[in-house]
Amino acid sequence: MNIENAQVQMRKGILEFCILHIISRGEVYASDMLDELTSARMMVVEGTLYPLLTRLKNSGWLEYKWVESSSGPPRKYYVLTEEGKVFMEAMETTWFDLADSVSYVIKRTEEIRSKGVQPS
Amino acid sequence: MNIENAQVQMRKGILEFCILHIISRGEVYASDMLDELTSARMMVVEGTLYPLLTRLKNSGWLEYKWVESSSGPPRKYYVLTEEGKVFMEAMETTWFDLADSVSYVIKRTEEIRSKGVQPS
DNA sequence: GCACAGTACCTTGCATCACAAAGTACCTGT
DNA sequence: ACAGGTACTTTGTGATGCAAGGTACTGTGC
Repeated sequence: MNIENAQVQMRKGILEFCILHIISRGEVYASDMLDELTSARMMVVEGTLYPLLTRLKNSGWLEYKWVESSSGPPRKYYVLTEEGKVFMEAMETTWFDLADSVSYVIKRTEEIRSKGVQPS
Repeated sequence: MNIENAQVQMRKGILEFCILHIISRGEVYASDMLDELTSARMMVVEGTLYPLLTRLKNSGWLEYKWVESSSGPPRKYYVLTEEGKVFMEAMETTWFDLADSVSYVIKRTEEIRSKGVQPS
């Protein structure tokens, strides 16, 4: 695994969680999601986002409506379904559990390095 | 994606980072890594760990030596190579960048929910 | 010396997601 | 009618965590 690939691998599962979070704020279309991800310093392009949105829709977590735009083609606005909200909460728990585990591992390494205690 | 699968997907890339971290503390064999992951509440079995160790070895981040055991078969003790240390630091940066991005997304959602401001 | 339990390590096909990049379609302005 | 901008679509690829059955070594008891 080189570092670019590590970045790709680390995003698996987490990108979906972020998308669900962004949509949970209220109805939103794809371009705004991309802007918000850019603000979060998580570069994503449409070719990644649209298949993800399709997958989430197919799983029942999202639904969308077409809205005419005043300046271009019509847009799909997405919202979470009730199941989607439940699923997002479950993913949030999963995310925090994982982040806690990683924090624990990092902290333990720092303790071991700073105290010179025997590695476990 | 159901939630079990989400957990699997979220571990992609991150499990490797944790393993590198654990090995960075000093020479260690597989069973101790599993124990440390269990302490971190990250359940992993040998069928997952050994292929990962092999991949890391093949990428040049790890090396190992066989050590006789006083109570069972010989054991492979792993250490990071110099390249492995560099790679682990790069992965740590990647992890923190990703965690920061996720924190940002979560925080923004909470702000929007608590203030009732217009979703982006 | 052999059988068995415990321990250590190995293997391989599968499921799944992020990705890339080329594609189609609609709307507006000229 | 056409070009540019915007929105959405598609599909094969690469890579990792996983499961679960496998092999091999050591110590113990008979």
